[in-house]
Amino acid sequence: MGVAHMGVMERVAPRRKKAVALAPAPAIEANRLLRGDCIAEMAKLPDGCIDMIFADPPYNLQLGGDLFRPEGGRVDAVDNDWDKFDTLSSYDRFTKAWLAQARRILKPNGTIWVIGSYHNIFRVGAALQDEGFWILNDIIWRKANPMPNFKGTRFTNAHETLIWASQGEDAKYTFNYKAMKTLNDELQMRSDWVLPICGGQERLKRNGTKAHPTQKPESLLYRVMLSCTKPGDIVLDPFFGTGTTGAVAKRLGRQWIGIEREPDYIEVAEERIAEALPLDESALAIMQTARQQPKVAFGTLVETGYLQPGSVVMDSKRRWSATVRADGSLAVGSDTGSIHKLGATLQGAPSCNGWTFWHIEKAGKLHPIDTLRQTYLLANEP
Amino acid sequence: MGVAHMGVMERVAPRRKKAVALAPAPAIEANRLLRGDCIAEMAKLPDGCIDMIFADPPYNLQLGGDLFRPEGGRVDAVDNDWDKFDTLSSYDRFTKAWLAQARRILKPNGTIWVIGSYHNIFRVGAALQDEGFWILNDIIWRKANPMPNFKGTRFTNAHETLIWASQGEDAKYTFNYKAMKTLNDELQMRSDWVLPICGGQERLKRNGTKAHPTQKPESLLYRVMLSCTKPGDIVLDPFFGTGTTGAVAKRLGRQWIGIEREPDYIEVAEERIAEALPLDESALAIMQTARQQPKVAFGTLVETGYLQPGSVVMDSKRRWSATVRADGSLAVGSDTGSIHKLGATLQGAPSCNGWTFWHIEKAGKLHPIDTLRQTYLLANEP
DNA sequence: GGGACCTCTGAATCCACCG
DNA sequence: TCGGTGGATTCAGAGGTCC
Repeated sequence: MGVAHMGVMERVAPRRKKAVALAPAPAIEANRLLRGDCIAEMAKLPDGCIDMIFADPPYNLQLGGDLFRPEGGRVDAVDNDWDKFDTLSSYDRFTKAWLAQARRILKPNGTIWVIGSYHNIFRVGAALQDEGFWILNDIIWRKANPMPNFKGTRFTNAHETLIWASQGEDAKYTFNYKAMKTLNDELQMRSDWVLPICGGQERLKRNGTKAHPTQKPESLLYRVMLSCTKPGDIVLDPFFGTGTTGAVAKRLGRQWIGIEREPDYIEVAEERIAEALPLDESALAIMQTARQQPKVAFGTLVETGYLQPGSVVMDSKRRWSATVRADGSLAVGSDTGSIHKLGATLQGAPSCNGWTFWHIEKAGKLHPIDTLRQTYLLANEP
Repeated sequence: MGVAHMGVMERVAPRRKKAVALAPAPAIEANRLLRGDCIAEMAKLPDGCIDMIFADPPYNLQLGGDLFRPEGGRVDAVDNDWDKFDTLSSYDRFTKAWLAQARRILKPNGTIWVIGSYHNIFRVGAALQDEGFWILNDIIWRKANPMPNFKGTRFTNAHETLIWASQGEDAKYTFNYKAMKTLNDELQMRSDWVLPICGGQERLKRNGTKAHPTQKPESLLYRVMLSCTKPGDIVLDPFFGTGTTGAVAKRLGRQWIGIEREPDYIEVAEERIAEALPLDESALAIMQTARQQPKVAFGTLVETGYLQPGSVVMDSKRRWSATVRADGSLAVGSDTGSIHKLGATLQGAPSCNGWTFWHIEKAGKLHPIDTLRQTYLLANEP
């Protein structure tokens, strides 16, 4: 918020975009899967031959022992060897090494995407900047259906972060602005994307169990690829896994190169991509328009000052009055709870819609608290 | 997604939480504003005296030249001198220096929050980990009404990132789980928070223009503080600016210390905090988790006659019936044990909550024995 | 066939206290 | 410090079964 820190650095001079001098890109063979270590395989590719890189590196989750759900089931966690690093600095060395190769083979006007969680994304982002990449956006994948926090110890980890970066500040990267706006009901596409996790029919199985522990949804790759590539562009994925990037590239008319080391994943990926068909337009529309209706929690009205903690609310017949508390709970005597729960308790009912049950008094008249929610939505809708 | 990378490290052994040995926290004078450089001022504070730190460090925005709106009006962007750093590494040195002080003055079980954008948050996050902080969550503040991207060259930058971290993996930090759940309409609070930006009446002005370029909304600080502090805790903000942290702390009955160097901001902050009204104690109460409530042993219910020795309890599907014994243990055939142990044994589960597993029959209906405990608690409240 | 109900699962750094 | 034990803890979506 403030300026209470040490020495001010000298002012940076205003910059102008310069065109990057473009050598003709070398022709390479695309639409194929390279078997092996991603750093070694990238090293075999010529300079500046790739239009876009999508990378989903190991997250280095550092999980402890088993975790059990409240009903007793065990969480099937990521415990693969490929996600284990002994120290942060060994993870950093790995990151720096693959990013250096990625930068070399990416065209001057190409862009790179990397996805991660709080375990690794800060290290990856810093390494990207250190390598000279220029961050264009960080994108939040807000999961519609994340796994809950079973023990009630933290906030539900409900998102992952993607970083989108160009080779440098002056690069003339591709951004299909209009396509993104169209996909978003004629509003600018924002930096937060709500998409479901990969499950159901889309989740690839082998012998009845998931083929890969961290398969990404095609809808995510679809939006990434549509935003920053043109038909025919070459997309490289150095951590190919079960080939989501390749499948989406094929369906969108992009070329692809995947690098993968694990034979099991390779087998699944090859079958999958062979079966992928170009999408028709109706299918495209379905993948994209997951417009969310705005939900407002009662607590938000308290946080944002639409209703002060300490205010009094009552039912329409003034049989009960309750005090609003700081966390959005209500209190009547020693009874406390959310607007819905307390309303139900007082009436002896199994459930209660607190929005219509509780009222505030204004100029002697009672108004359901739902009117406050409407006011909030009017002022804060995008 | 895949495994195409270098050497696999050896498996890390499961960890257990260890209690942190607590020296008594030194008493310090709170509810005051320290004028000066944040690193120098933090250096004057004793070790382990702060419960929570909220930091909004300068963003290193690297804005090149002026940014213009399509219709010609100049955008009032962040272009103050203090926001310019000549290189990434000088920003890193600055970050490391203030984080080291922050870590020293924070109590062993205290937590720190840092907010930033993609320009600086990756460097800050990596520095936090390097200093030994343990990241608990990254939180996305999804702005309900962000500034659009006027040029249509990128995704609308519609969020900022906060990192919440403890002093280490084993720290016993405060997390008001139930209060957060209540605030979010009885669903676990997620890592993505939708809150409006600071504007309208809340936005502080001086001479008709913004008093501070990056004033944060009080609703954001409200949720932060409610989630991880207790009334009376000391909250420090090393980049105090116009004092949002102080105003919310005062309102929520927390103590505060602000550090700020810029006289203009200090003046605005002091006025603002003087005017802030503290909530009264009843409004400050929040929903407590079961863990925080007084415990009742099952044996107590037997001793006090809420349940007779010899009564029969069963699970919800009547698969097992057990007899209550005089010492509060249960018996099924030759199997005996506590309500929890026996429930786990019978199901072959690693653990079991006997309070919700076992039921008593009343008028043909089954009720979990937890309802007996609730009855007992109501009758025997202090 | 449809609705009610049950089961399973997803990149997870997931307990606290006492002896 | 370690080990044992009491007992607290979950959301959305997909898919199956049963009536």
